[in-house]
Amino acid sequence: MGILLKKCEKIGLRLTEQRRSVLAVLEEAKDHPNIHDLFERASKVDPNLSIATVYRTVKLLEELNVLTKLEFGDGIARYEVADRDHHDHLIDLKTGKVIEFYDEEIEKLQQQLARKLGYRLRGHRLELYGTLLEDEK
Amino acid sequence: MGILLKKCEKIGLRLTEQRRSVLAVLEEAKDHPNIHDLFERASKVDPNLSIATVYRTVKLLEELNVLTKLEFGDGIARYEVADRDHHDHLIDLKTGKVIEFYDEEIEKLQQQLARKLGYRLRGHRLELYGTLLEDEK
DNA sequence: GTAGATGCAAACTGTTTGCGAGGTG
DNA sequence: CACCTCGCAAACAGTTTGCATCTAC
Repeated sequence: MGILLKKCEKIGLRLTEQRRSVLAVLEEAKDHPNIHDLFERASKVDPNLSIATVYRTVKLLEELNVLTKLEFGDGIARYEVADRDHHDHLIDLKTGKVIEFYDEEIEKLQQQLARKLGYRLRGHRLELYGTLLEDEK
Repeated sequence: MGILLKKCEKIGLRLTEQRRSVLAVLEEAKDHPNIHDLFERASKVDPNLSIATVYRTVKLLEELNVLTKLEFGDGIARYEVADRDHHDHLIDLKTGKVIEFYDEEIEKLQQQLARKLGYRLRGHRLELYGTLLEDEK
C-alpha cells in the first residue's frame, strides 16, 4: 500500500475513487508533474475524472503538506511528494530537465542568513539554472 | 535623466509617452511592483495609458535585460531593475515584505555545486521565506 | 443518512493578441 | 512617410467555483 495513501488515511481524508487515482499517479511519478500531467495519467485509470477534481485534490494535498508546489518561472505549477528528504533543483536550460540535489552547507548558510536578517527561516526555494559543461565544446 | 531611460535610448527603443511613464515609475520604485502596480502608478501621470501597453513594455524590457521578472509563488509576476548588483530575496511570510540580501559565500557555493553536477551556472533563484524572530515572544 | 466530494460549465485572473488609429524618428 | 506603438476588446491559459448529483463512512 502506498505511502501517500497511508498518510491520507491517517489524516482522515475521505478516500474516493478519484483521490485514489491521483494519489496512485503521484506515488509512482518519478518526475515533477503539472496538473495536466496528473490529469492525463489518472484519466487512463479513471476515464471520467474531471480536471476540476485534480485541482481540488492537489490543492488539498498541498495545504496538508502532503505535496509541495514547484514553480520554475514558466507559470506552470508542478508538484512533488513533500515527505521525501529535502532537496533543491537544478534546471537544464536547454532541455528543461530537472535535477535534484542537496547540499548541507548551503542549507546551513541560509539558516544563518535569515537569522542575521532577524528572521526565522520557515522555508526556501533554491533553483539553479544552467547548461551542460559538455555542450561547450 | 534616469538611468533606465538612458539605457533604453542607447538600445534604440522608440521612446513614446507611455514608455517614458512606465520607465519613470520603475526608475523611482523602491519595491518590487507587479503589472497592476505599474499600471496604477503610471496612470496617474498618463491617465489613458492601457494595461496592455504596460504588459508589452515590461515584456520588452525583460527581453532586453533591462528588467528582471520575479515570481514568488503567488502567481503574480513582479519586476525590478536588472542592472543593480545581484541580490536574492527574503520574503516575510506574515506581511509579504521583501528584503533584499547578498551573500558572497552562497553565490560561490552555488557555482561549485552546479559544476559538480556537470553544469555551467547561468542563473539562479534563491528565496528565503521566514517570520520575524521578534514576533515569537 | 449525511457531510463531504464530484462533474460540468460558467466565471475569474493574469496575460497575450488582432486590428484599425495614431505618433515617432 | 514608413514603421512602430497604442488603445480597445476579444481571445487565451490556468485555475476556481456554484450547483445539483452522487458516494464514502
